Amino acid sequence: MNASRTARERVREELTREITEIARSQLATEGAAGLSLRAVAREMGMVSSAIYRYFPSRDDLLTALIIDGYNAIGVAAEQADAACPSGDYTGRWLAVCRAVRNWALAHPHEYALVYGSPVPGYQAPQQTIAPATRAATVYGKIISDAHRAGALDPPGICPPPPQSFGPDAAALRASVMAKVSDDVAARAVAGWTALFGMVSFELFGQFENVITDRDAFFEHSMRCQGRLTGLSP
Amino acid sequence: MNASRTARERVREELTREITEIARSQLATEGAAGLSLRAVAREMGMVSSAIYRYFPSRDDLLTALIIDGYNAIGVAAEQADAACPSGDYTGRWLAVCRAVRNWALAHPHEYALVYGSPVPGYQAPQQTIAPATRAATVYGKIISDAHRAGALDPPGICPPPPQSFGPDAAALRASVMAKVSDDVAARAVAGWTALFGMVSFELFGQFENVITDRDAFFEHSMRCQGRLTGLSP
DNA sequence: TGACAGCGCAGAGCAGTGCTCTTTAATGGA
DNA sequence: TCCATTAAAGAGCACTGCTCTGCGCTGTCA
Repeated sequence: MNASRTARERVREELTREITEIARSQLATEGAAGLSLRAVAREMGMVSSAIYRYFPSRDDLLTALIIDGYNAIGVAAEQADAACPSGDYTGRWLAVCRAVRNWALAHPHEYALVYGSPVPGYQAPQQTIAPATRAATVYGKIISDAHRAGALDPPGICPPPPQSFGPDAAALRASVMAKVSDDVAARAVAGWTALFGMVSFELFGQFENVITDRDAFFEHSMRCQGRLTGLSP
Repeated sequence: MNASRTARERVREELTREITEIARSQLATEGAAGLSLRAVAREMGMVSSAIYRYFPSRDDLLTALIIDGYNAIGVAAEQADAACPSGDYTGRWLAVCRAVRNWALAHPHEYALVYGSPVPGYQAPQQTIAPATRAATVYGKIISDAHRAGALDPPGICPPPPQSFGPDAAALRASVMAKVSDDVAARAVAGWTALFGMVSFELFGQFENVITDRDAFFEHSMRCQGRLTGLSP
């Protein structure tokens, strides 16, 4: 009875996987709002109502795609980090930044779904929060590794972080950036947001007629941000 | 004959304005993808096809809203800047940053439409590029004012900007940031993107469970960025 | 082996969308 | 006053997400 149950479960998983794959390819070509349950069903040779056996609503399908997106960015970051010598903190950090950008350029619609404006009417469920931290975890670990090795030297140009950031910094230390000071934690978060600000601006057309060589500009800006966070040049 | 023509034109303008207003209020409550031409028509007591006399398509309505959004942010930035003593460059700069954030918090859906992921299938026309620079112009003028007054002292922690940024910097000098060095221009653009990265992260839920006192954190981060650009603390 | 419950799928249908086309009404100039 | 231009209405097309009902297959237990 367990065997049969898993047989059913297996076919179910297979179909679920196929649905998300077709949905992802549609997302890649049409964008999030162009994703149509009926079109997915058509492409699978099913009738639209059958999809609802697997995803109770369109939003649930989107949620699955968002989770996939977070994981894909996380994997990209992890691989980029792993490919660097572990003592080269600046190199690892830059590699992660580049990995995020390259993934975004390769999957613009998925990036938009994950880091762009939330799809209207759609509320990101708690489910997405865990995978969201995956890439940030890589980022944080590099900072914390650099700190532990004494390789972190944040230039004294920032005012001290606000008192109210204390508990947040403690939470960050407990999860992704061990033993780092409040000041460094604040700079790191700011650097993380600056990374995504840069990627979003490039992807969403804000650099049109402003920046031509975006590879080089990104590289330069990230080096600045890294330096601000305390990484060596 | 001119008078009558303008009478017709006037009623036309009035209705066009009313359509965009209702559309904007719908945008504010439903979000971009929830904006429905038919709903706008209903609210005006018209039939849906009549709207097409004023806006050839839904995308054209969105374009009008985007232009309005850019202008609104521009106005907010201009007013914030004007309210500061002109010699207080850091104060002016911070005021503009705050103005952008406050406008975004007050008009999240409009912000998402303008600076979030482009609506699927929608291509921002050239029309939107001019209003887009309005807020950036304020920002650039502060930097250039500070530079002219000798109040800009960028800390030497950044590598020099890439050669390929030269022409872009020249274009920026010609338009929004007179006489500023390539290095400062690059830092300023990066600061501008960091500002929007921060606002987007906050607005799109990326700070959930990470940053609690977002006012204070924003303030601190922007002070860091300003310092990095060369403004005095 | 046969009855039964659960599951997956098909199909029809509802309410909504953007957009087009044709027809009707109003407006304002000659 | 006539008549062309413009606005509005209404019907209709193709599409969407989603629901509900009914049918057939599958695996289970007596």
